[in-house]
Amino acid sequence: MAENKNQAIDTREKILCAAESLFMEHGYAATSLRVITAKARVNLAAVNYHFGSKEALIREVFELRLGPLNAARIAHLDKLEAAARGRPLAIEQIIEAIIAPVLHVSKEPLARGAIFLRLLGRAFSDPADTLREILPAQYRQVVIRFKQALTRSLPELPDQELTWRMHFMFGTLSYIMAGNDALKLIATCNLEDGDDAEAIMRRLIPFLAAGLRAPLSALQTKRGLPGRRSGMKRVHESEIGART
Amino acid sequence: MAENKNQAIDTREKILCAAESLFMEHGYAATSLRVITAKARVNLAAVNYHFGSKEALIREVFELRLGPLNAARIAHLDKLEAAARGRPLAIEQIIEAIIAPVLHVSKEPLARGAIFLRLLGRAFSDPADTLREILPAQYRQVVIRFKQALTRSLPELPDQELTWRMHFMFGTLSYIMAGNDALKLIATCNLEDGDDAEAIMRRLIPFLAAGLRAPLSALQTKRGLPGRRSGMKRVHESEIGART
DNA sequence: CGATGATTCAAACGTTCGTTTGAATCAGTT
DNA sequence: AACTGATTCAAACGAACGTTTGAATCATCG
Repeated sequence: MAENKNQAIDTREKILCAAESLFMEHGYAATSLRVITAKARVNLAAVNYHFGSKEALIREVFELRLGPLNAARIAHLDKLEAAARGRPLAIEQIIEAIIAPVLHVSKEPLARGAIFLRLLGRAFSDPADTLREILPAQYRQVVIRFKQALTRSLPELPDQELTWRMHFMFGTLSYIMAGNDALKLIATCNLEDGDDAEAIMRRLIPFLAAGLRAPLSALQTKRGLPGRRSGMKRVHESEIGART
Repeated sequence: MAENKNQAIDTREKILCAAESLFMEHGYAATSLRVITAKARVNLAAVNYHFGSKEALIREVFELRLGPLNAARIAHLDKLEAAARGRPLAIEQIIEAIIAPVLHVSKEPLARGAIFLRLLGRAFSDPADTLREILPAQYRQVVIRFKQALTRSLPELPDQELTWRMHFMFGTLSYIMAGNDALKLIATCNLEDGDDAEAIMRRLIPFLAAGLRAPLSALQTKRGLPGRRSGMKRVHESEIGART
């Protein structure tokens, strides 16, 4: 029954590809089906025919690519832990299990992968309701799995502190993946040479590893609550909290 | 010449307030003037009358609030450096000069400040062209000024490396300010207690300071270029680069 | 009070949006 | 060649968009 799917699949692919780069460029809400289908060189009605709706299209874009990416992360971590035979992993190894699959994606032909990664990075700050359903579902397992690994490697770190530091880590990663042009402003100096995805990630790993390993400030070792100054020694004198 | 501006200013204020929280909630493109004016309880035409266009409205939202915020950051840093009388500042002090003004804003009445901060955090990943003009202009001086300070406190760090680490730092901060609900998924554990803006920032400072101070990997100490493995010792054995 | 200029308002403008429709086209089977 | 089901297409749908308009309303001052 109908092996003429060749064209249909082509059409689907063309739409997905065009949508990916346009969503990345202008965001979900600001990208119309008309420009998507124009860029893909297919009929306007093709999106609703093949995907059902604009929302289902963006959902498919993410699920098709994010699923394998996160699966690869977990697989990478599994392999590392099997090799370690029970010993805790180095922080750098754990971070690499998160980042290496990203680099793999970034090397897809025609910059398709790089485009998706920027889209993904931005998606974490996109307020579109659709995305706020998709992302947590796709990331839940990854977060649980990596938190286990980090807990074993940082046993002295309180659970809440680790949760926040993971939050910081994923935040940095998502922001860097978004490849924010707006903050190319930081490039007061020239960033000309080998600053491709791989070089950036190699810079990122020591940064994140050091952050995860950071000593607790005196405030955090004993009490969770801020406020009320005492004579306790602190890592640094802070203006923060002065107005409490 | 017309001192009946009382009502006009009220209307402007009401629009700005409504726009701020709606842009934060749904993004720029997905927020219509009709819902803004409905929430502000003013006439639809009031936006074009008082601001000229939707684009001018969002521009005003940012310039009115981001200008003072960044000015406070620079002023804070100036004060610290004056007190230090030529000695380099501690990394933590410099980070605090960035963060303390944010906390100040976060304490504005009726959560107005907190709403703006989330809007600001998201703006860095918003692809709207308007924002891509506004933000770099607003941040340029801050970046230059803080980079100077960090260079003095981290003299051994290559300029490019510092640029990237500042990028990471601003990325983390913007992501955390965006207060991403989507990544509340990370909260596998409960984050119930004192996790207000102040507590979060106090957790963030040691994380960022450690990241900025992180040792260079062996790869970065000598050569800027990635690729080709040599016998050099490295901070950690990496799967990244294995496919180079 | 009547004139003046700033502000509000309801209504409409033209455009663009996501989606639907029904006929035309295509590939594969009988 | 005729039929079938999948796919494409041009056209249109109603809804929502940002913006404009011109009259109504308001506060202020001569």
